[in-house]
Amino acid sequence: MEETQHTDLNASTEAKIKEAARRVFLKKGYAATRTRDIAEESGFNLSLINYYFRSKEKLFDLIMLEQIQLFIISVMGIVNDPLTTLEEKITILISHYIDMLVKNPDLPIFVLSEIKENPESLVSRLGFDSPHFNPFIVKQWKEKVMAGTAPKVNPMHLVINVLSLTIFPFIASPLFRNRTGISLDEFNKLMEERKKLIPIWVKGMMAVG
Amino acid sequence: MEETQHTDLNASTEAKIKEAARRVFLKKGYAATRTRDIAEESGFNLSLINYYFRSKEKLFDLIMLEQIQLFIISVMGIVNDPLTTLEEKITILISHYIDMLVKNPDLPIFVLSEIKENPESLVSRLGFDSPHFNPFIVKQWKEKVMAGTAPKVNPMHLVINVLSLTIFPFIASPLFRNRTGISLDEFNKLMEERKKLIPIWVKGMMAVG
DNA sequence: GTCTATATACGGATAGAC
DNA sequence: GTCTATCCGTATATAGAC
Repeated sequence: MEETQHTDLNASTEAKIKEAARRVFLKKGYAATRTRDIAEESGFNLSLINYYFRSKEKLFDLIMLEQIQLFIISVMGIVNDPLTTLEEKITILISHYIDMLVKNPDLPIFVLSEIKENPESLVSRLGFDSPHFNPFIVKQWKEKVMAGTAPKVNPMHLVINVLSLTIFPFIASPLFRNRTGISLDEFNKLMEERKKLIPIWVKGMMAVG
Repeated sequence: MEETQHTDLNASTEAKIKEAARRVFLKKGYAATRTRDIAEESGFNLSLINYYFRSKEKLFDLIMLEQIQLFIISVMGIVNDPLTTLEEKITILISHYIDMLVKNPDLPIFVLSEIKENPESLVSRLGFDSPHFNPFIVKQWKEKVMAGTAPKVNPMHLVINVLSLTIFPFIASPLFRNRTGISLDEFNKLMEERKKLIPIWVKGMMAVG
């Protein structure tokens, strides 16, 4: 280790700037953030951004990449666990997502907006394009199909439904809270309830179709 | 009528620029679009944008407002129809949304991104903050509650679920299609299936909780 | 490493010819 | 109404002092 590298309060300047940039980019998106905003948020001078990261774009790419990788890695452990059943995995995944989203409510719209603008550039570097991406959960699903106990609807619908029911509320949260007048705390309480409800609902969906 | 005003191919320059702006804004968002992009997309000169609309911001506000109003008006007819039951309304709403989203897949992420950045400015002008906003569907719901036939889960969950299952697939479409490799046609066919499936699923959810 | 000052480019907007 | 040329503020990036 060439420098003192912490991630806590007395982190390096580089780390502090990166963290400040993460907050601003996630809040405003790439185009709407000015390097000045990042400088201000970090408490350091404008020029240090270029000193450490060369350019706004490189800094952004770095953050986006880290953000997505973090996300993927955390999910990998769950979908690859040979000790849990398929149903358990789904329940755990939902709970895990909701915890993460309560902490990072801006993440989904950030990632999905930026991917829409940049259709190819980043998704390709995600790492689960590789032929090795064949997690245990896929095996378990195939077994269900072989045993004839899989649902009759196109399984894509079920994947879409789990993600929709889990992620969308956070994307619509600003509009939703504005309309209903409920507080952030009340909203988060609703999301907490959904940890139990979504798995039940999804189980019900499997019987349909 | 002071000028010839069409909305078809030989529309006025003003209308053409507005339509070009709509396309570009919806695709890239406010911050990432340059007035030069709009000029190019419209086939007209840069200065005409300011000639007709004074500024980029005014043009954007106009489009955003029209977009949202269009959306609300189209929904009002459905939720205020005294001739349909509550269940029918939900089914019709879902079908209506999906049709609209197939035609304007960029709309949800556009509206939700811009609202997130601009928490108050526009939502307040929406028009359904008024005390007159008490559509027939609310009455029907209240009757259900009085009769004791309403579901036991917090009804907010059901509203969230309908919107999630309907809208989210379109938001995630770029990522989803990229990952699965399915074409836009196949995707739209999936969404067509959901017109029938979502009402069934939602009905099932009401029994839970 | 961190700051101040500055170069350079870009984007929104306007003046003025036609 | 539509174009060309241009102005001017702002944002990124760098040079150079400390």
